[in-house]
Amino acid sequence: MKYYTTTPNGFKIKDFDLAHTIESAQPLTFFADYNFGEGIIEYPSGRNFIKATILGNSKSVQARVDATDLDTAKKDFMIRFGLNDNMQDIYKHIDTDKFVHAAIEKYHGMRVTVNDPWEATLCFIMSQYNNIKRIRLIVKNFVKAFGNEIVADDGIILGRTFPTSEELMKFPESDFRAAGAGFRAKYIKEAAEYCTNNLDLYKLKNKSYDKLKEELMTITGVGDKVADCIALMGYGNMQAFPIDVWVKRTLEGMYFNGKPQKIKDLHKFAEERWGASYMGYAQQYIFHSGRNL
DNA sequence: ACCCAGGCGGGCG
DNA sequence: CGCCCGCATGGG
Repeated sequence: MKYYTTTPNGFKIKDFDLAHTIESAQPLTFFADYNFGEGIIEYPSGRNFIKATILGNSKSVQARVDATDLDTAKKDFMIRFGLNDNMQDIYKHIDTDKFVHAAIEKYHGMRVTVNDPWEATLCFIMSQYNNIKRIRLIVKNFVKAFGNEIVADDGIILGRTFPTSEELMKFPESDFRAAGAGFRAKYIKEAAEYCTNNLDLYKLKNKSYDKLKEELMTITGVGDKVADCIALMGYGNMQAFPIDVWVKRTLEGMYFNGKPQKIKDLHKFAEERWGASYMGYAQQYIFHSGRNL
């Protein structure tokens, strides 16, 4: 397998902060053995294994990405980390009040990542009624138990792939429990079979938000919230606004005097306030900021 | 010990 | 439809 180093000496991108992006828990697959400052982060990315070396203040990175050519490798990396997004334009639209403004300042450069659709599906099924630390642990167990080793042409073992649905469906549900999935093991087993035989996630890329979500919700274990997560972080659909316990709590606290709101009403509120083209980004800043209040 | 976590499916009214 | 419940598991 050929691996390309996108830029040997790293590259700087305006309004990009890798540390904030990783820590905001979007790529749930990253391996936590890293050290920001001058560390290496590495994690499976679909059939790829990305190694990103953080240079200096984490605003400059280099990566090795599997691809047929260097150009594609660079493009993949750019897409994966949302590096084509125009942050000044996005900030202008979502900077509606003091709370969001402070979040933008504090987490300046945090991007919405666009992960492999199946990877996002599995990770966010795993996320339900769970906490981030443990989700990452379980996902790591999955990669270790069900992924395959990736060896570069130069013989260096780069890491392991994220198991495809086809690979995963061959294992018994009990193996998923053993890896820590708990009651979600049944969902994973069914989802793997379904996404291999009935629903091609890779053919949903050009669907509208409504259609995409409708299709995703036919997967066992994927409800309203998880479908929004997959739409946003597996397809880059900015119209998705996942409302988990943190986002709900934060929105209610910041905009409704702490009064409980219905999910549906919060969705409407978000679309009116931040707009269909930007609300996904607003959600990510609210989520990350709200968790760290 | 008790409570919570990037919720969902199923059963009931 | 909406509401309510159980659910595996580990960390605070």
